[in-house]
Amino acid sequence: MQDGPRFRLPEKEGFIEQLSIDCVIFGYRDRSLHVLVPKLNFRGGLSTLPGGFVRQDESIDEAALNILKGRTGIEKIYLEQFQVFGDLERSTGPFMRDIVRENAERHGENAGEVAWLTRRFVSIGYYALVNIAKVVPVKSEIDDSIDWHPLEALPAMVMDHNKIVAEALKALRNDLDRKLIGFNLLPERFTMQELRELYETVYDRAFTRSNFQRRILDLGVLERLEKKFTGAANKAPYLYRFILPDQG
Amino acid sequence: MQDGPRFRLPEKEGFIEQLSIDCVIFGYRDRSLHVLVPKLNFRGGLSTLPGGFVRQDESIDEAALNILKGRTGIEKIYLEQFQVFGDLERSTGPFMRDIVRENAERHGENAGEVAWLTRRFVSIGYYALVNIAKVVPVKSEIDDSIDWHPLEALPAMVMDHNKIVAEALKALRNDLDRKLIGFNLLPERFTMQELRELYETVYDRAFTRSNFQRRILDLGVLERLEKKFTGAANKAPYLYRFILPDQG
DNA sequence: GGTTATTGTATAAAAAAAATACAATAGCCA
DNA sequence: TGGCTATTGTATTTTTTTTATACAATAACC
Repeated sequence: MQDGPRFRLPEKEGFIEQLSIDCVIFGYRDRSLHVLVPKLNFRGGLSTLPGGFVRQDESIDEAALNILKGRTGIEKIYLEQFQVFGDLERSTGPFMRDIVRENAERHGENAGEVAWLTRRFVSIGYYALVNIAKVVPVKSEIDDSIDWHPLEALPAMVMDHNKIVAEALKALRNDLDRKLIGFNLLPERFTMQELRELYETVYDRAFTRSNFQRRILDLGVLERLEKKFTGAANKAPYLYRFILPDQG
Repeated sequence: MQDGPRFRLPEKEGFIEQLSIDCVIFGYRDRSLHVLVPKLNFRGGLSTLPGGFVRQDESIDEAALNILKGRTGIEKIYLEQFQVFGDLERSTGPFMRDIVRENAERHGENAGEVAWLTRRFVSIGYYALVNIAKVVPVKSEIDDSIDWHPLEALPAMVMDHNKIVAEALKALRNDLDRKLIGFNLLPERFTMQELRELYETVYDRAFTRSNFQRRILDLGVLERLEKKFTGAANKAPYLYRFILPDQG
């Protein structure tokens, strides 16, 4: 039998019981989408979405940001709430029961205090889209590792986490230009080609270059800046940036 | 000082704590939208959305249906989950505290058992659209009355319930033809004019008759039945019904 | 059987989207 | 320096979709 978890489970004081948050962090680089998946330090590793619990003194949006920061090191990004997962069977499997039992063996003193984790949980899903090159995930003390996995080759995750990712992707595609999710993602100044490649990756289809440019510019949310030096033997592309809406 | 509540508050055993569900039931009749609002039996009446709590042995979708049935008598309809409301301040006002205090004065014996209700709650919003003529709301024992209120003239409700209605309306408009929310609403067999009047009411705008008919028929979800006898001195309209998707 | 109001559908006009064409240009190289 | 090439930005053409308008069908009345 392998080691039990080397981390301490949280005690219930200060948290809302039976309510959790799971974050689907889509990472973009080189025309492909990845999902950030920590591996719990437990029995050689269990893949889970970065999730956690809601403190009594924070809103659910704040909780999502705090959970994300604590579990991945990522902060100051826009997270979008997309769906609640509340089936009965979703969290009644052996997953948390085993963790709690082995945690109790190792850290006997707080055994009774962590039994709350074996109960049924309702989980609120949040997603974000970030630039892999701009973000450095840092594993938390409860995880062994944290890695980007290609969307098409995700590991089997605990409970219904693979389903949560599938629903998050639907929501992302639904929201991409309506909610300007790209804000998190691109460098402050980017070319039209970089933006188009992002769209093509998220929707997994091609967009005609000329029409894409017109459609995006017609949204009226981009400001044209100076030209970008590429060194290539051809016309230099302009840089653009998002015009942030007035804070009125 | 008026009477305290004449009902017994639920004790926490069997429920998920700090998690609630609120239902926005849109009612349609005579080209206008209403919202079903029960009035709590408390201090002469407090308007609230029909809401309640999630039992340990039911999914959140089942909970929404059970809450709706218990609070309004309405059953067997399609409820759509649309958003979670989890701001810190949303449920920290005097609303529940007052109810619990006066409940304790009246029914002293279970006073300690209902303190859970004064805590901060996170609430999952569900909405539905029903035909006022086909549904008979029945007030529950915790309410004094239950009434349809025109969408444009809703009473001030407790906590953030007016905001929840506003968000539900956005979701309804977003989903109406994508999710065929009309299923709950229309009689089994209906005319194209009845369907169009519904759309015009929900979106609060006119649709050109001929174009509406083509657009809806092109969706491929309606089956044409026999003509309807109207008695009017003009061409009789066909009846249509929704083709239910295969249950495979 | 003519009249009237309304329905179902066809056609025309307008708008939007997609495909294509073409001019501008940054650096290379003769 | 001036042609060459690859890529960008935009204009134009083509197609599709949406909207507006026209018109034939018809149920009950007189």
